[in-house]
Amino acid sequence: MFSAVESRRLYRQVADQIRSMIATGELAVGQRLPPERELAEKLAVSRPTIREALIVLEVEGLVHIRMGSGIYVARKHTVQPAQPEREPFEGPFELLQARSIIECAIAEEAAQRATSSHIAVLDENLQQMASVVNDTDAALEIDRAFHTAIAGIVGNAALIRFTGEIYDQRMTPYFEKLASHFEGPDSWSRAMEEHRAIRDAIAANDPAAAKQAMRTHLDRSQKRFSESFGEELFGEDEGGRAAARRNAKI
Amino acid sequence: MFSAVESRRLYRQVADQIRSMIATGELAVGQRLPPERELAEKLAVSRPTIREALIVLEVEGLVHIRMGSGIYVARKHTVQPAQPEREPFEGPFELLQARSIIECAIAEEAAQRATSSHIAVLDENLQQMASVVNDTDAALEIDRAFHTAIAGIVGNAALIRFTGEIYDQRMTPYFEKLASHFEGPDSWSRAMEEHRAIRDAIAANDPAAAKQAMRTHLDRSQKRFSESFGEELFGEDEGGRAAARRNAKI
DNA sequence: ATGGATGAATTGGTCAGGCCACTTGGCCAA
DNA sequence: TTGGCCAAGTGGCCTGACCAATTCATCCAT
Repeated sequence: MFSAVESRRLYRQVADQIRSMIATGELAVGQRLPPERELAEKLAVSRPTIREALIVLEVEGLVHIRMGSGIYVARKHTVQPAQPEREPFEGPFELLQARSIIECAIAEEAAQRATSSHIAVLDENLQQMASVVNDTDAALEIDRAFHTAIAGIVGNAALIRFTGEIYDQRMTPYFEKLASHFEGPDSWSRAMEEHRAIRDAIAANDPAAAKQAMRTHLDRSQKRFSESFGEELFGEDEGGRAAARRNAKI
Repeated sequence: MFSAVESRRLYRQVADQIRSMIATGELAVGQRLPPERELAEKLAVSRPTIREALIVLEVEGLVHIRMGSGIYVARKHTVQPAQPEREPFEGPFELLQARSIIECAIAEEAAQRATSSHIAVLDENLQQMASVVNDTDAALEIDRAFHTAIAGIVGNAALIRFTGEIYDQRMTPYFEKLASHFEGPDSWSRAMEEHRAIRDAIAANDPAAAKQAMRTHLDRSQKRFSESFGEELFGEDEGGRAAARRNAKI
């Protein structure tokens, strides 16, 4: 019937096997793997198959292949399953708290460096936002642009990238559904006013005020978020729980 | 000599070539690529090389390989052109500046929340560092752990993850080579002393001092890096570095 | 002895050719 | 028309070999 399992290709199986060895720590970071020929013999497959599997792992960043030298387990600290109870899930509150800490610092820094051309970018963004408060999709884009634009004032590409990446992480399919319940013309208008306050503080080259305005903005975002459905769906503070566990661990 | 970069492997070049054909639309979405044997003939390489290149593209999600049928351009790449010239390669100085802004804010926050158990974690880390100043690989691990531990004091999983991810981004093969020239027992000892100053400020629940200590630490890291940076190897041609970049990207 | 050059062993990179399993589409028979 | 069947096309995998880069122990000159 539904044999269901598409017969996985051999090199995929080999890649999975090596991957799990790395995940469990059986192969330590920096350690050299056995030569391709030896791996082929041990796993009873041909060398081309081993090579294909290793190329998969290299593209994934798990191993580092050095010609003539060997294959080494790369430093990759994505998700360490060291935690018995898995909690790879960060709630919206936790993300907003992280954004608050990081983006406040960025706003503070931006206020010290902003020039008139930077402010012009923010003003244009505010205008755009005013025209799309009824279109949540468009508003999200512009909201994102506002936050990355502030990072852009600092003039550091890495910072811009981080800001964008953090922002994008709220967009899990899960939260997207939830967010659609509270994002509307009203909430976007209020967000825009908070954006304006941030813009003004940065334009005034007032770091402390910029930091405070950004904090207010993100705090209120969280409040808007939690008021709408946080209570009905999560009875408790999700972020706090995960946080407590983390503290004990690290 | 310092070839600086691994000479690009053939299957990588083939993958790049096909990738660019997809990017430019020369190969339309959904279109079937020529058979492996034909590609091998046209590109004047062997079929295993073609296969390896195609596996790279498959892992990247650009093509979809269907056994017995053919190789098809995946739909996914439609979202890709949003960032056509993605070369998010940021230099070590840019990354360190970003870390400075972000981690200073985290240290500030951590100083407000640290308890004795948090400090115990930092102390243990310092002890570990003292015992491995001669082992750069181990020292890197512990250095990383110190910075994520500070994020851990805040009790926010997202923050811990970001801190780790930013840290890991210096570990491209390119920087690794450069860093190996300046990381030694001496530099690790000095880093450890700076860590201790951060620990003390956090233990004293002094946010301003913690922020300052973290900034000093990262500034000096940058200084250590840049000093040996200039002396050692900077004579590489730009083309080679760009190639290394592209390689390291994945 | 010390330090640099050298060559053999190791290891990844590539090639050639072949066989097998799966997919596909058309042919043929019911 | 419908159903199964078959053969060509295609990817999956293997064997065996040679090339190129790296590594390391050895040897020679200082």
